Amino acid sequence: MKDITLKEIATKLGISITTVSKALKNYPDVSAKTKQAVIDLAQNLHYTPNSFAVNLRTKESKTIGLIIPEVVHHFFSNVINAIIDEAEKNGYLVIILQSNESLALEKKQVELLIKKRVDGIIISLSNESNNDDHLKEIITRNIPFVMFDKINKLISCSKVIIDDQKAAFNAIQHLIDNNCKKIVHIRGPLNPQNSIDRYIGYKKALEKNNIPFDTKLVYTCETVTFQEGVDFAKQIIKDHPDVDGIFAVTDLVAVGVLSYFNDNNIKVPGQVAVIGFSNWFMSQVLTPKLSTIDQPSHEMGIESFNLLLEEMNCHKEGIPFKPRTIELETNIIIRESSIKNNPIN
Amino acid sequence: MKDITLKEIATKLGISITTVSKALKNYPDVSAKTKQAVIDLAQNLHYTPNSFAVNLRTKESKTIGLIIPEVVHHFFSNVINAIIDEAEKNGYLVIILQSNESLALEKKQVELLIKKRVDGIIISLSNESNNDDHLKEIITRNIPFVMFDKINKLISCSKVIIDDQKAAFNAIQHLIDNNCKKIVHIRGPLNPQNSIDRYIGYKKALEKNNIPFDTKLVYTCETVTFQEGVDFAKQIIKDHPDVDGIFAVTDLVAVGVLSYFNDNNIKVPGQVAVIGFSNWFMSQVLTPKLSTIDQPSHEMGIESFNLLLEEMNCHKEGIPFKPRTIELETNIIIRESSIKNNPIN
DNA sequence: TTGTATGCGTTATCAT
DNA sequence: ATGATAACGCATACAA
Repeated sequence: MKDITLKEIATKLGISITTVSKALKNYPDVSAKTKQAVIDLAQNLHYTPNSFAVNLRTKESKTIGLIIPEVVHHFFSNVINAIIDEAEKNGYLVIILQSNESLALEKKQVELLIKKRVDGIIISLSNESNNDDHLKEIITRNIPFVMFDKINKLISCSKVIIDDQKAAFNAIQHLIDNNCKKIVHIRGPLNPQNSIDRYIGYKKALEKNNIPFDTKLVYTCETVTFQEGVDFAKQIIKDHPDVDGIFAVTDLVAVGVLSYFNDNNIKVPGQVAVIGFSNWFMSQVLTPKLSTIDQPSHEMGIESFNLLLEEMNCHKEGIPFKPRTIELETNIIIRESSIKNNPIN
Repeated sequence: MKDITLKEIATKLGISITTVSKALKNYPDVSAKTKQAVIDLAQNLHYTPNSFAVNLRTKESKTIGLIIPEVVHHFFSNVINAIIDEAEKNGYLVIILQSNESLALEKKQVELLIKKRVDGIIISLSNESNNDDHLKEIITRNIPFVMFDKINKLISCSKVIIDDQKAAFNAIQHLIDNNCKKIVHIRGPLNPQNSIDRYIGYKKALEKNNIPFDTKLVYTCETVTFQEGVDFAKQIIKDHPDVDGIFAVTDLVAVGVLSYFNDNNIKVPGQVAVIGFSNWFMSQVLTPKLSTIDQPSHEMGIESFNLLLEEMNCHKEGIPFKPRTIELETNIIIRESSIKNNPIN
């Protein structure tokens, strides 16, 4: 099946390429019957504009790039879902790339997208990301750019975030309200802003309740995996047999903790209350059901794309765009794993 | 930051565009020093070929399209992960689109990818997909095309699948070996080949063991969701109080069943043994841990891309390509939910 | 209302 | 070894 071009249609109709082009784009300066003839023939021949040529002419690809740490992740896959759909509604396609939590890969992916000349880039940083060069490059090249969730405060671009400090504070306050006296925090890696903020929220809540902060009660994830949760659970019980509350940086790790405790007959919440972060789907089907913080992943995706879209539109029109930061609300979801005064325990 | 073109480099060096182009592509007929001068300047200026122009000239975009029912799905996100990485290794980027299990959307997504002129398409069909036109269109246009997991037998293209019949047969045989006499099958929707095959496997296993097949013991999913599992569990217990085994078409549904049983004090596996399909991550952290069939999602992604790559290469060279079907092995994963003679029950 | 001419940036053919 | 020229398919300023 040969590709149909404007030229073919023009030749077949005995008119110029220009007129065909104008007719198809519904320009006002084409006579009604010419327009109709062109449209009819184009339809007959299943004409499709050659997007490569259109890209070259218009200098836009109607494609955006999305870089996330990994697809197989409840939170990120939800964001992806939202971004893809929202982009499509607005005529954009999405190229997805993973950094696998590696800075080197993240840099490579940024480079690939720049070379690809996507119209805009949305990114959630990897845990290793402590170097700005590749991000600055995006700014320098004047490519519309949005960061979400795992952001870099120092880069001037639009951002979509939550108040991690406040959310973590609420989680800890909830544990304290449920009679937890010795609360361990399994924190995220040292670099990411959100794991820093959750850690600060933990400290602030202790302080507010006059509970002395103890660095020995803080464990730091490297891989942020289920297995790490299992391993930390074991270690924590060994180090602090009297621990009565655990706040994990994310549900996946909390699930590891729960799994170890279940397998070793340590009662949750009876002996130790547990709360996670992010509200992964599985949290609601575990035994006991895991308390957590709900993060509006879908909304985050939608807002991220729309911020990018706004910037892409300004970019096209040559209008200056002022980056904005959108902060979305979180909700604490109290289930079974954190309620000490629950009669069933 | 202005875009650097071949022309700029040529002008700055006082040579022709042609020579610059050749030098950068390491053609043999350029003098060593000219070549070096060009390469140096290009590097200095951060020259990047304009991919739009390259696409137009070469008629390929080094981009493939991937259509799946939904991203937020343990199996599919694993396949996506593999395809993205494998594609990148081979110099391809991936545009991802979701059909949301809707035939209409699936058709639209295929159309979008064709218009985008991707170099190839990988698809896993939606549950509604019973119409071939859009798939035939891909074949007609001679676009390299691979289907995986949820395929259409009637379309002649490369496929990557598992033996759903055999896997389901094994699951049922396992239940029977564990003293299940009255086994319910919660099957998938009527269209998809894999839900048909799992259903056939169920029937064959019963037959082999001289257990009469009873249509009343078959429940058919529409949405294939957690909630549907919950609802069916309730209905099943009401319809058949003496049910002692359940085989669900996929883990998500099995988890719904488990959740209902847990909440209503119906013992698994004591009263009812349960087995799922696909080995979702959460299955191993539930109480009781869910038995299931492991599907090689990662391998499936890799094989799918490589089949596509092979076809794309043939396509480029003008060599005819003969579609192949790759069948991957599955494993039955026996955990707690299906072992009736387990001493702890 | 229609058409001519030009350029987007690259690649490839064919002279020189 | 180097370069002039055309072509990929489309969009648009400008001329007729």
